[in-house]
Amino acid sequence: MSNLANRIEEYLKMVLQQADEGYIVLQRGFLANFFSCAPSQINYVLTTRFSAERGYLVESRRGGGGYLRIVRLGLDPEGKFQRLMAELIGEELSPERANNLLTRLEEEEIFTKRETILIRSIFTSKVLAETSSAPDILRARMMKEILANMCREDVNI
Amino acid sequence: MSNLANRIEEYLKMVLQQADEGYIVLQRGFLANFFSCAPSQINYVLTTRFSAERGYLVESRRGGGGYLRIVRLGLDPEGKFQRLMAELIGEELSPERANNLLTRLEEEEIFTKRETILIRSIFTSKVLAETSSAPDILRARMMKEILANMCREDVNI
DNA sequence: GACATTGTGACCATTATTGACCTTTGTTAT
DNA sequence: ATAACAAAGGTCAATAATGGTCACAATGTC
Repeated sequence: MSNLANRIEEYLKMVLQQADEGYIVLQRGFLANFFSCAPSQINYVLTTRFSAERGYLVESRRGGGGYLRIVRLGLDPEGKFQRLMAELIGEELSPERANNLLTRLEEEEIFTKRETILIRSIFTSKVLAETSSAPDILRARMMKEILANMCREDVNI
Repeated sequence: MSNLANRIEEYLKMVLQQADEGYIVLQRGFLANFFSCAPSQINYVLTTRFSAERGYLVESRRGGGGYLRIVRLGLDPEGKFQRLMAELIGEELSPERANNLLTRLEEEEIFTKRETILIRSIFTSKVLAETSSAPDILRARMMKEILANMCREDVNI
């Protein structure tokens, strides 16, 4: 399980941890060199591991003095949570996107580890695919339903 | 009675014995090579010997850095889970029965309050009825999937 | 011989890695 | 100014590295 992509991911998250502004700025070339890999490998890691679903934003700039900026997006407490989630989920939710989302919700401590395992066990099993003709839609609706019922004052973690 | 499947089974259980996290992670290719057999033979062993009914859970990932993770399920004291799972095989689970079951499991502290709310929010919502042609069967299978996963030794309540 | 279990191989699906080629931005020589 | 060049980052398709499925062959069991 310790492939390059995972190691780069870990490294970036480690650096991000220690950054107190909530973001880091670095160069693709430096990273590629550091990990002795193709520069495009960095893009692969960014798109697969630092997506919006997982709670990250990546900005970049080309040319001389170019850079990558990786921003960790917190879930704001201003009550926009439900809307943000609804937007992120949409009408359909593939197993992969669901996974990303759950990874983030666990990291943000919206759900416990057990709860994410519980949800994943339903979402990723063959059960849905075998029983439903539109598993992605079902998944999206269930996820929204869960969030609506769990993120209330009377249901504390 | 020492055929290949049995030897692979024994080997895996032996390794699993010594793992104190309650699970092991390894590669299918490695195993197939180790036992000089077709890779698909490993899948055969996993499905016939490491099913949820027998107290195991298998997760996997494809692609570079792919792996198999075999999780040992702890047996709860009175084998409640096992009996429940057996009951739910090929069964249907109406909203009412699901409700009663969840109330009981919460009282017995198998699930937390939040967890039952979570499960109920999926089971009792209109989502299932609207999207599936056989909601009771779907409910039963989901419940079974959940129960199996909640026995994982690496996830404490 | 009939039936169940085990074993294999061909083909498929998913994830990771690389390299060739492209775009944008900055610097320098004229 | 501007043309050339240097110094970034971006895209995409090919390939490699995994694991999954399924039909069928081989072997056991009664």
